[in-house]
Amino acid sequence: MVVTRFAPSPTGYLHIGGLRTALFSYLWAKKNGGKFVLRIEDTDKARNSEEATQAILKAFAWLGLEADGAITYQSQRDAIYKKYIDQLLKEGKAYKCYMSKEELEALREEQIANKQRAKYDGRYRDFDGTPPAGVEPVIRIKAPTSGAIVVNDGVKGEVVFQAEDILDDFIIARADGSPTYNFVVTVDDALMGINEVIRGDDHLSNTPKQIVVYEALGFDVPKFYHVPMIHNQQGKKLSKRDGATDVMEYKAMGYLPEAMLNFLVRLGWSHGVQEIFSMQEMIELFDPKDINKSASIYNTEKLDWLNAHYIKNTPNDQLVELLHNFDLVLTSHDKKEVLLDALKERAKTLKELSEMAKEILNAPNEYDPKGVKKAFKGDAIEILETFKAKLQAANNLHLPTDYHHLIEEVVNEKEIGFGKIGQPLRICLLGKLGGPGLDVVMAIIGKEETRKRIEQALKALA
RNA sequence: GGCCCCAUCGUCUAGCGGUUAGGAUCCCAGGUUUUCAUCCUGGUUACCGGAGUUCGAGUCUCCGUGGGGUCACCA
Repeated sequence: MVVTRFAPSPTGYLHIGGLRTALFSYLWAKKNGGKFVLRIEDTDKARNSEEATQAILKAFAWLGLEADGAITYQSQRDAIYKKYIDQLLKEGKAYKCYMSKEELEALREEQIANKQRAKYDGRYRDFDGTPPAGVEPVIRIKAPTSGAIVVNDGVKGEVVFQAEDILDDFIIARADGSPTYNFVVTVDDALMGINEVIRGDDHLSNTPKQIVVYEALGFDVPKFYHVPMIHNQQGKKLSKRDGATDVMEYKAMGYLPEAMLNFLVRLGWSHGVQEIFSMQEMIELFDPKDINKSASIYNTEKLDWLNAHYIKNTPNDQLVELLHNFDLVLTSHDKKEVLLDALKERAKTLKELSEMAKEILNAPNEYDPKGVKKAFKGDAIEILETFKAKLQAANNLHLPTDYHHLIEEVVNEKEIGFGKIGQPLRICLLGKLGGPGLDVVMAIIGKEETRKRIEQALKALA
């Protein structure tokens, strides 16, 4: 069974890049009928917070991603890590190093001065004398000093590291006894049964160290997939400074989770020429072998397009619900269907949709000067008066077609084009040019409101 | 700097030795529309450079250049 994981450290919100690797992991597990598990890497007490964990869970919930089984918290697993450290110590695969931080620093500086790689020199590797007083030892693992470590990566292919280039006896437990990252990641992944690791390729250079731990502990090495980074416009790793990188910001801006997921799945992954993927299709079609090898630049143009697409395809009753978050309550509005049908075609976000709806629902409190100048030429006012008279005389105005007939009558009688009446009427009703069909607008606001807006505009512009 | 990864339109990408190098987005033009948007049609734009292998290279090899990642008693 395929078991994948997402293992964030809760230092803040769920990041776009994190979400993408989480999504890939989720899809791959689901496709294989496996499990996708969540592990919170909260060992750095200074930087982690419970709120951050909740924020991540909230984002997952919004997107409909759900982890299988209980969430693992590293902070609760000290005893487990200690057990495996003791085991390595006992087996002679790890040892206590009494070198002080100062000594280590001095060694490092000397090596750098000699243009050598900064590297622990292994001085306590085979030490069996009397330890120096007053130094709490760290635990170091015995890493190979020669030979190659090969990572058989599902995205990058075979990546070979020379042990002498990159390895030294790295620390697996600090002086205070707490285990370090590469050690706990390995122990947890192994114990949790993770056999396919999909993560950012910034972890690729950690992988040999983790392999050293896997082998020392006698665990199976999982299959790794190192997914290329998402870069900002400057081509650097995406960070908080690059605008919206918090997934939940997109919810606030009026993006749909389907659009977000579809957008992210296509960043670094593709399936032929297909652009639109439902969750079901993603699960069916996703395969990490189709992940691109090169980094991509974060650019949300396509997200807007996708979002517009998904808004168009969202049923109106669902839109009504979603729009509650954008200060628009249409629940009991009798023309909500007409309104939403007209607006969902032209909104890129829910926020935009809400704003456009309000522009129709509320009478304009100003008139776009450029629009006025363009529309109020010739006998515009006379035409509007004629229309108003017809409006007042008419009965049974309900549907857009009812209003359309009304406009038609004026057009026919006066022998003018639709634009002659449409443009000035638009100014009256909406305060500007552009927007949905006028028949639709009038059907939404009704006869009385239409009349009022025409009068109001005539008074203001005459 | 050492090590590692990467390199096709502005952006996301297809391509897996033989294609007029395809799609999407963006942008532009035309059509539809009383207007705007949607929608439809069309258009501009790309194989980082150099050697080699081959009858033939975007595709394979090497070198260069460029970009990125990583080098902690952080995760």
